[in-house]
Amino acid sequence: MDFYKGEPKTLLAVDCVILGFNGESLEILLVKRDIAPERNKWSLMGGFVQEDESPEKAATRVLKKLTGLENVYMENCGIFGEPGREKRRVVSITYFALIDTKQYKHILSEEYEAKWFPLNDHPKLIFDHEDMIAAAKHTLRTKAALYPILFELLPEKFTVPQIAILYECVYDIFLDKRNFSRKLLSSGLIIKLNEKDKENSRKGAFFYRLNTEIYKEKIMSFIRYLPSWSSVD
Amino acid sequence: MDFYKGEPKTLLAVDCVILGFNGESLEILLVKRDIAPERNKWSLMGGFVQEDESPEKAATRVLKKLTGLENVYMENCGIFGEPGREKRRVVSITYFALIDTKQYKHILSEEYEAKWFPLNDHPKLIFDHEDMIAAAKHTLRTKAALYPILFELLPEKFTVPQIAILYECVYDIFLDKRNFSRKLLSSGLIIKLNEKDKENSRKGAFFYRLNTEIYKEKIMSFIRYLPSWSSVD
DNA sequence: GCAAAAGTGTTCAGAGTACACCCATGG
DNA sequence: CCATGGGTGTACTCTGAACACTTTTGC
Repeated sequence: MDFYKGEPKTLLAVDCVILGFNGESLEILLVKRDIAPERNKWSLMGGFVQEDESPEKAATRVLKKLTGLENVYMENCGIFGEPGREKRRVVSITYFALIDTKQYKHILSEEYEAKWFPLNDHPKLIFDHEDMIAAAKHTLRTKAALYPILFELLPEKFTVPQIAILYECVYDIFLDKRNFSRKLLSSGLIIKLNEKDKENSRKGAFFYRLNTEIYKEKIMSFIRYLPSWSSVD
Repeated sequence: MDFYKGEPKTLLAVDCVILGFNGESLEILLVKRDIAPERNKWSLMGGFVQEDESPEKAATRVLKKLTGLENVYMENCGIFGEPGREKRRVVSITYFALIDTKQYKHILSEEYEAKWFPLNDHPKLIFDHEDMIAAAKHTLRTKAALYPILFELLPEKFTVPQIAILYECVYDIFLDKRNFSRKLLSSGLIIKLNEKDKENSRKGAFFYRLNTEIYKEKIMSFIRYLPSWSSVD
């Protein structure tokens, strides 16, 4: 009855690429390691998968421990298991999490030394954590091209110019806000509120909220099925 | 120096969803298990990650052991690690592989009892292997919507009608072959040969081969960056 | 009033779609 | 010579991109 005897067992870790959006640019949440090796250096938040949990659950637990947040959008974006990648044999499963920075700031657990950094200008990280971030960026871009997941980075009430800036950050492109606005509205994905955001402009932009019905529909199914090879950039 | 002492270690496995295309429909390669538990039942080909290899390398090794093939397109499509998913605690990393059935048939290792089944009509599988197949299908669809990876399923010489049928299978749709053909040709992705496939029609369709330059370019970079929410199906 | 950002209207090119029609071939 | 599938031509629709222009507000 002792199946698979003799097969090697491995330390299994999870690491979280925690991304936020401050209205202007993307940010990443890093922690100062409190254990050896590489103690006191900046790294992604991570932890080990326990006997009684799946890797996904481990990632959720780790994220909650750091931020206090639950029900956060999270997705696997890579597996790092080259034999020599840490001082000791560890296979790490990497997840990226999308969180609304505003919601986060008040809940942060004081147990860790954690800090937001600009995604494009953060301290050197330990091991292969830079590669993990690269993987997260890549997966985020791919996924967000097919599903409207970037809304996970925004507060409940948001404006169209905010989303446009977010897309500009993620894809490093320039968008015509006027056309973007029309396109987004015509999708039915967002609902206009009777309130304006007066903080970021004189005229003020209307707040919107997600149409969760349509959001769920679209987050589960493809936007387009077929490739357009001819329209390559 | 003995870092991470006390953290639990886990059995780490890989399972391969091996997909092929026979010209009419998608097929999956299954094996009859030769070890307990669930001996003699059909399952995905799998194996355990060894001390000196990454999960990816383990999957490559396992695939080669079964099919004799190397340099096969392979990609992670899920992680299955619920505590109760096998008789014993095992976290499985799942990969899907795209192979050209024709190339395979002559190389098959006789060591295993393996058989191709229609992807939509195969025997019940052990554990959560059905979920793994579902994950593979999903990842394949997502990926193939952005990158031309389906060519990995075709032989070196192929015809346009063949590709069209392949896309129809993967997405379960009907395509206008005439428009599909034009669109594909205009991409520059394939190169016409001076030879026709006379086996599948009277008139015969021209063979093409991949333009590997353009293929590599397109497989590495997005086809489209921005979503079109409005054109939802 | 003016500057600045939000948002609407309008135009135009080109991609996607539908389908008529021609081509090549084996029986 | 006709049935079959391969492939081209063509007309129409509609999206996406460009951009002039109007609206709203704070100073």
